[in-house]
Amino acid sequence: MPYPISRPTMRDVAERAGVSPKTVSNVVTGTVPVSEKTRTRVEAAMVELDFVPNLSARGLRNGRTGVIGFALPDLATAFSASIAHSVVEAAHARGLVVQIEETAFEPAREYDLVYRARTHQIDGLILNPVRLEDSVVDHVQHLPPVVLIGEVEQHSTDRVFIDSRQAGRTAAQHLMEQGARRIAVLGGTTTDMFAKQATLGQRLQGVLDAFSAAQVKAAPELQVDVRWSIAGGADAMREILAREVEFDAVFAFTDSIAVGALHVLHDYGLRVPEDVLVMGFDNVEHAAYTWPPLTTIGFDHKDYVTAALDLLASRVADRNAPTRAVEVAHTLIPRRSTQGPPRGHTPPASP
Amino acid sequence: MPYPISRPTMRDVAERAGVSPKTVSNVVTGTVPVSEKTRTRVEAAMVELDFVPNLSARGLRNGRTGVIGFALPDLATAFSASIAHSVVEAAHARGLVVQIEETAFEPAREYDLVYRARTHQIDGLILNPVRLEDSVVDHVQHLPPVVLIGEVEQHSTDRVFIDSRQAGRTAAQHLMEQGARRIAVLGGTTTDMFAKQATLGQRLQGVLDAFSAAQVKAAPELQVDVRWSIAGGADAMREILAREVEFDAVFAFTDSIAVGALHVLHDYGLRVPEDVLVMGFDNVEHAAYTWPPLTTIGFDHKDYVTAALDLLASRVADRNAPTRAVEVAHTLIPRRSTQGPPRGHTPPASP
DNA sequence: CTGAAAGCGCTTACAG
DNA sequence: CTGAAAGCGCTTACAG
Repeated sequence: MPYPISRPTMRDVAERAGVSPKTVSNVVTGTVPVSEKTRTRVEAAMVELDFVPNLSARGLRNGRTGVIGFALPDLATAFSASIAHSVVEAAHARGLVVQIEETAFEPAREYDLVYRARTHQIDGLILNPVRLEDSVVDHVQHLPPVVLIGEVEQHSTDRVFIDSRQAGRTAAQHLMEQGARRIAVLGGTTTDMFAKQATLGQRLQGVLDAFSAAQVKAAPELQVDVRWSIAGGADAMREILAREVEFDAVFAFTDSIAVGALHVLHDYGLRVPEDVLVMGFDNVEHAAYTWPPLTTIGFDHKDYVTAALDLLASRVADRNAPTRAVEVAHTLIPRRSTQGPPRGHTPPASP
Repeated sequence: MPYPISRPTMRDVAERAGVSPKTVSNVVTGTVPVSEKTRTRVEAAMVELDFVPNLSARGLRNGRTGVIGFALPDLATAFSASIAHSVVEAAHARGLVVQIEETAFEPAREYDLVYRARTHQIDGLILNPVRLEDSVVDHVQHLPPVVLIGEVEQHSTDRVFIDSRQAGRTAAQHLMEQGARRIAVLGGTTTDMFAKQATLGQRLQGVLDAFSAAQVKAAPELQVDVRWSIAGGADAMREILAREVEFDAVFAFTDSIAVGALHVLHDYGLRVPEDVLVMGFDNVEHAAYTWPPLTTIGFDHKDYVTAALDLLASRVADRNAPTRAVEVAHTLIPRRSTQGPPRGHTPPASP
């Protein structure tokens, strides 16, 4: 059967059922009670005509589309994929669908997205922002309902976060308790810490907190910038090795980064955890299946996302309610990759 | 600045610029030329009022929303995430946005999606179908423009596929060339091969083809059903080990399954590739970073997705054009995990 | 190149 | 519980 050029409308259904369009609408939306007899007739007519409501028309009339947007830097990383999965599932459970956009770490694309939100194609937006300082949130006049995900220090918008600073501190403490003293940090350098990425900055700050508390000196030569992916983690690990510095542990700011680091350490002949401890962050499925299994900081992705959807729903319902920030608990998940004490890696003497 | 209850419309812009709404529309859509002077006045008015077009209204009028749907079983697996990433990027490049839905391997959810497509919220749908036999595609009267992704034997719908049977054959041949004779197949059993999942069935058929060609006897005790995830791969590998059968290679039908299998083999004390060869399928980023690096069947995810979007665009433009099926090339990517010959695993003698 | 009218398909007051 | 009217914001013929 060919796809029809024009689909039946409520008016067609109404004619066939011998009622007014309003009555069909009542049956479809279910907001106003309809007599059993009429409802049956209308439903029969809908089936016969294969009627499907036009949501553009409904959206135009209601100002709601039932679609929310989810914007994140890169859908392909394990953590992003896990969160996106949770968003889609949680939205589905609420009768919402999700439009996904990638910002590719470019503020301009983030801006586009917010702009699109304002075109009424979506009711609201969950935004995993690119950067702290120039987030679109501060630069758009009429913001649609937005919930931020991540450690953005931003008080004009609802947000969900984990305490990344505390988590960074917990991670570094754990590594030191296992005997590490020279921790390579794959996640960013001190200098650009606040300028670039809020999450990175906070995790690094937590690490430095732990160093201070343990009276361990921070070692800038063990900090390195990193792309947020497996390949990025591998590159960063190679960079550390190329510096020919001593280290006995690696703290990667995401599990994907840790996977890349693990690979390079194996390749280099360093054993984990006998020589070097390694830990990640996020507790993606994969972390339990690396070799050795990866210690990480975990938090409930479903809770995280549920909190975001709750905030968004509230914001859509009431634009003037006070802004809220919801913290989701995190916890250390110790696995074999940090079973110390590590022997440590001493670079070969320079020629 | 508070979010305004009602946003400015073209009419407001027209009034402010002293022109008709039609002229504003001409400026916005750019289809009809507008004099430089008028255009400037209109654009100024748009900026002053912070005008944003209402896409629901445009969609109602045009019958096009600029949104496409992408439906897949589970967004969180590495392969799905990679494909979804490519879909979003390729769509973005064409000025389209993507609504993502998960079918959770449930035909009912697949049906919902197609139904939603018909509500005109999306212009078309790229569908990675759950099953062969009861795909929604055969059960819906008025199908919206749909492109299938995957090895569905289905000729009434446009589709993009790789030759999974040939790929399965190539994989098994490669393992045998490396010296393997007893290949554990993590992907499905012969019995349900055609009943359940087209892709699985074809890959398995390819493996059987290779066995025949090499005059190697197929071993049903080495075939196992598997959930399409890392944990599923681990479970399947444990299942094979629990059967206490000999094997010298593992062919996992996705890289994620292979990652789970690798983990369990390590855990069991079997060395890859010295004792057992392992290979996967899909060539996700991760495959190059397992230990040892994972041999796999690769194909260009971007090409794959681009082909799907091209087909969808053609279908949206012409509902009556003949159906097309586009094959995307695949290739064996040999890495260390299959560097044979393998010693093989012989289970301990029963007590 | 610009304008006045009509309508896409739905739902919200307003009557009955 | 049901109906007739109006309008959400845009764009497509149709005139000028």
